[in-house]
Formats: sequence, C-alpha cells, structure tokens
Amino acid sequence: MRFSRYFLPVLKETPKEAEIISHQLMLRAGLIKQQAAGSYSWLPFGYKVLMKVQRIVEEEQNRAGAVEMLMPTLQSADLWRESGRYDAYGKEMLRIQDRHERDMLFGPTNEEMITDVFRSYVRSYKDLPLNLYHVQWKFRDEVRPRFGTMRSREFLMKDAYSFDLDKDRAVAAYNRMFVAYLRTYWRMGLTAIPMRAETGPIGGDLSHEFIVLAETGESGVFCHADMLDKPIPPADTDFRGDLTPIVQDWTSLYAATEDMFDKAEYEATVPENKRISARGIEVGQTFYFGTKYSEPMKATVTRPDGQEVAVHMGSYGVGVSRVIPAIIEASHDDAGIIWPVSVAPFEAILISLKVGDAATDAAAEKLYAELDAAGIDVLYDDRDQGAGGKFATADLIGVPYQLIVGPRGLKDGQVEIKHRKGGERETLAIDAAVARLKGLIEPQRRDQA
RNA sequence: CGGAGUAUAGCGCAGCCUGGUAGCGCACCUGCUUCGGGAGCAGGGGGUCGAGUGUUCGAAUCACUCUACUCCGACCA
Repeated sequence: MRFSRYFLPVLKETPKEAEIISHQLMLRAGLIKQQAAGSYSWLPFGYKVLMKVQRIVEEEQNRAGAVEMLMPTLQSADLWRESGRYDAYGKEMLRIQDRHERDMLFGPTNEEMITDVFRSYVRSYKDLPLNLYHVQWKFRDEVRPRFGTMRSREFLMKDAYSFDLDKDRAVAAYNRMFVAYLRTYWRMGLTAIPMRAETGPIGGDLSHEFIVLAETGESGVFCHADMLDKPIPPADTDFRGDLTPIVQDWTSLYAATEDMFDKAEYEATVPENKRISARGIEVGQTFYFGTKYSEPMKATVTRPDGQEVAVHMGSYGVGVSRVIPAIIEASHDDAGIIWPVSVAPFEAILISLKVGDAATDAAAEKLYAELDAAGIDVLYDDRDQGAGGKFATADLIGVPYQLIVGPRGLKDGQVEIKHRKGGERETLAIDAAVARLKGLIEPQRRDQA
C-alpha cells in the first residue's frame, strides 16, 4: 500500500477526550473515530487490525472444533421472553420497535437465538457435541461508556455456544474453548490469564475471565506470579482428546477476580513473593451454565435410552474490539504503538527519505515491488515530506519494522532496518534487505505455531 | 443513576471576569528554498463562538433553558 493513496489520518496532538494511553494512540494513529458516546468508526488502519484479530480468533475456534455462522444483530423480543431475560436484562438492552410496533432488541448477546437455532434442527444425541459461533456486533447501552473501544456501547464480539448431552461432556467442551483461548491470546502477543470469575447475568457455576494485566484495567485481580509464564498448548494439540490435564495445570495456581477473591485461600496457597495483586483488562470469558436456557426454551435431544433431555450448554466470548486497546496498553512506548507482527496492520513500512530524488525513488520502488512479491504486507511511505515527520509517523503507528531508504545510505548501496520494538538498527546491503525482513517477520506471524 | 467539568476553524487552545472589528499554534492551499528525527520564507482560504430564549443600542462575553461530550463513583464482553 502506498501511503499517498491510503487513508491514514494521524494526529500530532492528543485529543482531549482521551484519558488512557490506548485510547489516545488509537485516535492519534488513525485507527478509530468517535461518532457518539461509546460508538466508533473503524478507519482503514484500525479495521485492518480488527480483521487480523478476528481472523486469529476464527482460526483457533475452528481448530478447536467450533463451527462458524452468523446471526442477526436485531432480535425478536419474544425469544427473550421465553428465557425470562427480556424483563431481567434491564436498561442495558437497547429496545426497539419496528413499524408494526413489534418489540425488537439490538442483541447484547445471543444465547436465546442460538438455542432457537439448535432446537429447530437437533433431535438426537448423535448430533452432539456441537459448538456454533459467530463474530457479530453487539450493543449494550452502558451507563458510562469510556476508554474508547475498551468499553464502547457497540462492540465486536466472538461468541461461541456449546451443546452437550451431560455435564461431563459439557465440561470437556468448556475445556476445548479454554485451551483455544490460551492459544488465541498468545497468538496476538497477549499474556492473558484465566481467572475464576463470577457468572453474572449469563448464569451458571463454572466460569473464567481471561485477563490481561494492565494499570488501566477495570478489574481488580489476584494471582500467582507463575501464571504469567506458563507454556501455551501447541498448534497440534489434540482437541478430540482429553484436555483435562492442560486445564488442570492452568487452574492449579491461584488466580481470581476480586469478585471471587478468597483472602484466606490466596494467602494459604500463594507464597508471599509470588503474590500478584493488580488490575487487568477482561478480554474474554467462558461459562458453563447447564440447562439454564435449554430447559425453558425446550432445546432437547433424545438419549440412547430413548429419554428426552435438555442439553447442557456453555458460552464463550472474546471481545474482539476490546482486544485491540488491550494489546496497545501492553505494547507501546512514548513514541507510539508497538504492534506484535501477528496483528500489525502492516508488517513493515518502507520509508523513502527523499521523494523526488531519482536514485532514492528508484531504490524505494524496487524494494516495494520486491517486498510485495515476498509476501510481506508493507506500507510504502512515498509522501513528499521531511524525514523527521516520516520517522515520527512510523513510530506512532507502530509498524514492527521500518525499512529506511535515503541518499546517504544509497551512496554505499546500503539501507537501514529499524526494529520498532527495542529500537535496534541494522545497516545492510540493499539486496539483502528483503530476505532479512522476511527472516525477521515470518517466524513472528504465529500462524503455523 | 449521583457528583464534577467542558463546548470558540479539521486538531490543540486564548479571548469571557470588566459586553463594542473573533485570535494564536498546528493542519490545509499557492510559490520558492529545503530534505536522516514532527523544515524555512512569502502569500492565502476557512467560524451561524454547541442550540434556544432573554437582558441590552450592541452578546463568544451577562441570565435562564436545553443538548452533546468528558472525568470521578456505583454497574458491566
């Protein structure tokens, strides 16, 4: 992509409405534009990140055996009356009437609708287990939206729903999502810790929140320090096998949100030098809630013995649009964002320092074509601007590698690679640059890992 | 939903107290010179001062009402 033909409005100054660093940087680096309280446009640069995050979520859901579909944003109130949540949900649910004065709502979540899909088709235990998911916009009319897309009213969420014959099998389904989540956040460069959590209005008795530690997080959390560097299950993990050992390992150390905090247990099981009491951002949550929806909504299957039983369900959410500020909170410096390669909007930025200079133009154009041919997603800063501004922009938008081409180096046939994270610089022969970048970038994509 | 604030050019702000020609920096446009860390010079364009009502000869400025947005708290992917 040529910068001159792209739409990337960067701001030199910090908009005054933004309080936390991720919100400031998302506005300054041209990812989002606020449209109303808790409502944002995703500009091209931000949308690219959003789609990369979504893609990782989808790949890991699919790997774990979940099946993707898509449900509408607007739902009929009747469905919610069946579960009893139409009255229970409160003002956070945006209620709408259509032209026939039928009660509708903008979905804050989809348990009712997926249960309706399930009960319309599934009759036999032989069709289980089943896990259906979608990535769709949700609306929750928050009393106080804040921090940009961290707590917006309209947000993109992946929500998966599992259906099983009994509790044991439902817990196995829960474990599959648990492991998928460990891999999902890791692939985005996040350290997300599963913590015992309250179930809230979703209901149920088994739940984990996946938390990224950050000063600006909205949840208070307590955990064992060793939770931070546990090994992530590999890509060839057998999701059809028994995942209990992995989940047991990950839940053996103390980790809980403040709602579930048990001081006595915490102090008894976590040595003093391993105690972490911090704030965190909730980037996902898993629930097992048994027959809470299947019973009232009559989502049943026939067992081998001929008896008809309500299915055991779980739901599993990832706040796709929230993950992005979480990544930025975890990875930035004074100059701007530092994207992990796996979610970076571009993998490299090619900076031409003297547009209009024949030798520089020729070298930059050639490198641009070669990078493209090498399969590297590159932003080519071909704008006729001072070098200082270009460096500042490149740092701000956080592209992982900067390939710098200017007359000074070209005299000796050399170009420079700057690593955004860490700031290391390498000077190398122009012919070696593309291969070097490829070598740096490919292992960090985490798409094969 | 309680408390506190803000609203003046695309962005950041001054002007308001003490009513009288709407201003600064950045950004934008034109030209020239520049070109390795947010360049320089010269010229130029852009505003129903959030909305409404009132007071006044005269309102960005004073009064009242409303709206939007932000922050703190209580609540939540």
